[in-house]
Amino acid sequence: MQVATWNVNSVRARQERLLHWLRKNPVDVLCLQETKVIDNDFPYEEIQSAGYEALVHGQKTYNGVAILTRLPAKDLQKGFVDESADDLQARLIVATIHNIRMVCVYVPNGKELSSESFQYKLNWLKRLKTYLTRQVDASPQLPFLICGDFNVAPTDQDVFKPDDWKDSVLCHESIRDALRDLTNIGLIDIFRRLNPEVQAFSWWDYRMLAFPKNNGLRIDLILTNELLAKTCSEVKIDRDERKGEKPSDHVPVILTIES
DNA sequence: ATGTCTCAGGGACTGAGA
Repeated sequence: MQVATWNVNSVRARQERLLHWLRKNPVDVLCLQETKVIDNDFPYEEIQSAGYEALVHGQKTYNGVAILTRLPAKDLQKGFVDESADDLQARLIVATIHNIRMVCVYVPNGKELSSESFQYKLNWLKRLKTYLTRQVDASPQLPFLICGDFNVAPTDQDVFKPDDWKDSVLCHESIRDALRDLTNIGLIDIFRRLNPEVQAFSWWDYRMLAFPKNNGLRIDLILTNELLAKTCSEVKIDRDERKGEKPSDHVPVILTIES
């Protein structure tokens, strides 16, 4: 079984590339971020023609997440439903597929360290930790994964030029601490576990010729609980998807699970 | 060296967000 995650940077602007990618990579589940479309305008029919059901949680202009699946899904959840605080931004969708609880997230970018957006990002990760703790504690015997655009590069190994990025919202100690705090509940960065020595990136800025220079970061992650990690055999980052006409600035990350 | 891309509003370009 294969589960992938991809920040497509607009599902409508990327529709042809998305459908082409699915033909070439017929994964069982594809988690999408930054769909940038309200639910009524999601390209359901095109996705269905490709063999996938689309579970969507979108909003106008910004954010938006979706789970495309070939397999039946149950217990669908959109947003922090068990939280009392406002949750106006569409950044989280959850479903159980093939007996695996799957969470798809688009973590806030945070703009600048000194901005309110960065405080929102830190707070959002705290809320996510609370939410996940409940999910994981409620059913410790269930295979579990969370994937998506975390907007955090876990360590310097995940950054082409760590010194250039150390004070950025993607790499600052405070945000790495927040990510570690989250993973400490028992989640494993499965790419890193299976590829301890590899340097690979999932995002390159559109600006400043970042991709030709390979000035990238690994900020698109798949985290699993230990139960699921035991059955994971490979994680691949599809770097080639950044090439050619109209690429997303992020590329897909593909997890293979033995069953 | 903030150099690109996407969306929305409004009917060409600008601003926001990343």
